[in-house]
Amino acid sequence: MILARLILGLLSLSPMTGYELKKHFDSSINHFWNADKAQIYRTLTKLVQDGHATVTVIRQSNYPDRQEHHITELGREMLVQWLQTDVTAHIPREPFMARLFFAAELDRTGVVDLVEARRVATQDLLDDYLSQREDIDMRAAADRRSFLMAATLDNSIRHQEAELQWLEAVAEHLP
Amino acid sequence: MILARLILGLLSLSPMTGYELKKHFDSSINHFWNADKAQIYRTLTKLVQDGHATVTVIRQSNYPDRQEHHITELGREMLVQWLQTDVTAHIPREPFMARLFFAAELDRTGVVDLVEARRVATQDLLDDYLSQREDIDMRAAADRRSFLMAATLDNSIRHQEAELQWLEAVAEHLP
DNA sequence: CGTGGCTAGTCGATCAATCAACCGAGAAAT
DNA sequence: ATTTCTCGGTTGATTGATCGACTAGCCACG
Repeated sequence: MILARLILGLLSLSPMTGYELKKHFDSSINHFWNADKAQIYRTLTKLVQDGHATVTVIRQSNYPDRQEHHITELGREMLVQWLQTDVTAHIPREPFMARLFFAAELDRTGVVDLVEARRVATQDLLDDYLSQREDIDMRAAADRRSFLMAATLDNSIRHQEAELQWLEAVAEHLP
Repeated sequence: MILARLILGLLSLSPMTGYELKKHFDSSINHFWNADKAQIYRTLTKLVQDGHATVTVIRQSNYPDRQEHHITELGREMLVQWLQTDVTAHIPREPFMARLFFAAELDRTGVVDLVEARRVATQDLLDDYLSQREDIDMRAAADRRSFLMAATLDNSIRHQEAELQWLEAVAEHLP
């Protein structure tokens, strides 16, 4: 459901092939959503079936045909409608917390290792996000669209920072 | 997969029925994982099939029979093994970020409303976590198991706090 | 001359999650 | 007297996500 909306959102910016959508997911969307290739193509099929998008096949000389997907008026309406529906609380699932919750089955060193491994993984993610952030800055602040896109990245950054601080506190006070 | 592990973790603390497992999920686990009733029962069936748990039926006078599930030695081994496997980065999916990313399709007021609704939802969650936190405190810090369980709750609290701060920043700088 | 990467997509299988309905009994509340 | 709550569990259907394999031509590198 949400994948369909994200795809509609991207198509609202510009017509695209499934392949290009996948690239966007892997670059700009990756900090809050990821999508499987197969799932993108299947969702595109459904969007076309539902009249939210149309396909235009474009021949290319040196590359395979492009199945360019365009958002329709109906699709645009659905997109705006979704944006306006109620915000419902959503508890993300955190596999690491699942582990830590039961980590007392390990000895102290085991727990320390777990926390340290998480710290490294978190720092890597944060570094990645920070370098993405550098590529946008400044010119972004002006128009609302760019501001919001940057803001979602800032959200991920703040969460990773909070995670790091929490990890330090855990490492420090672990009995 | 992770659900199976969480269930094993709970069973390692004490034998339980599916019904009781569901209650634990709804109370202590709810801040980082939630589980559907049907899924819990199906996973229990699989745990028994795989030899990670056993069932004992206990007759009761005024209540239905209890299908008490006990963790086996193999189950305990699987649990510890899982705790020791590599920590892999995991990007949680955030439906709200999905919306905000494309919220420029709305007018400014629309975006402000969206952010405000999120703020209310976040504050509610935070209040819930904080009241859960009050019920544990103090005596917890001592042994490692209680410490870790409290720590996962602290993690959720820190993330909600970070979310609130970010929301304030967004509301303040939104062009 | 071969290998690997980029473009662009398709198909099948499997699993996990979610929703909704249904069963039945006792106990407490109105 | 009747509804609602708690206990305890089951089934079916559907959707979404995930993984892997397969097709196929072009380009650049060594």
